Amino acid sequence: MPELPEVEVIRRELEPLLKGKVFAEPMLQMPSTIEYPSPELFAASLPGREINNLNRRGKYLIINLDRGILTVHLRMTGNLLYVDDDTVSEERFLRLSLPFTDGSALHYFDMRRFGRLWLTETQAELKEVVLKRIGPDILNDLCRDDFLELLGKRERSRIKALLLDQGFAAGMGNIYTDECLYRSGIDPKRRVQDLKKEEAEKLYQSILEVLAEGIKYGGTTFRDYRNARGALGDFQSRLAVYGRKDALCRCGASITKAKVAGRGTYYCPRCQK
DNA sequence: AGCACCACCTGTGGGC
DNA sequence: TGCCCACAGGTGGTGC
Repeated sequence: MPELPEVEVIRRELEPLLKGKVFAEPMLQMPSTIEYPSPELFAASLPGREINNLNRRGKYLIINLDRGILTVHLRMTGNLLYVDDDTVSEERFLRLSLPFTDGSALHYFDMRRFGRLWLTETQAELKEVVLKRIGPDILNDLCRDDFLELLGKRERSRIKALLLDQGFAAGMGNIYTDECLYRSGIDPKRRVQDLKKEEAEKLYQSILEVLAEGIKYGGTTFRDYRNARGALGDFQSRLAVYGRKDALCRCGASITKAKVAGRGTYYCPRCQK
């Protein structure tokens, strides 16, 4: 579900709400949601830790504590909801309750149960255990020349597969990748080695623009995404291609759906070459 | 290196 | 109406 913009929206909302909060006793409705360390150790060691600030790397939400780091990945259908008073109105799909000492709480919901949390003690452990194969954040840690240089090392990849590869750069998912390729006029099946320099530059610009717009409009709610207060995103109404099979592109051609990099892929066969 | 395929889960929507 | 199958915003493992 959530790609970089959705996680960033959640981060921006949660940071002022969570700063200074101290964790109380967690409730692990579904212990396997805790990836690291063991659910028992997680539950025993979280209480008493205080939240300093929130970061993000790609689709990972990184909650820095006074001691250690709590990391969350929402995968397909995870939702992180903040409530002022720890009452659960909806029990369905509730996987974790993380109450704070002041009576507020963070609730983790996840229909498909793919999402995971990690509690690590140091930055080195975070990198080793959680972010081992994660590349630089495509929005914050990659300038245009870095992007072009990294592209040069992956010449034989299909451009769509590469953008989805979190080890190349972190943050792009299926929706925003299709939107970026549309805006830069690039067929998702193209190989990196066949891109002209101007096309690669246009792609980089499109990525920054689309991600910024996604954040500005509160993310994309295609189905399940909710922000940290339970509200829907608004970017779905501005999508040019994703989910719009058979709709007309502004050039007059029909948006086409195909399988590229193993994923449903939407593009305009006339505008994207 | 790159890719196809499967697995992990639950729900939904389209086709028949 | 109802059943079945494909597919869904993500990622990790395997094997070619």
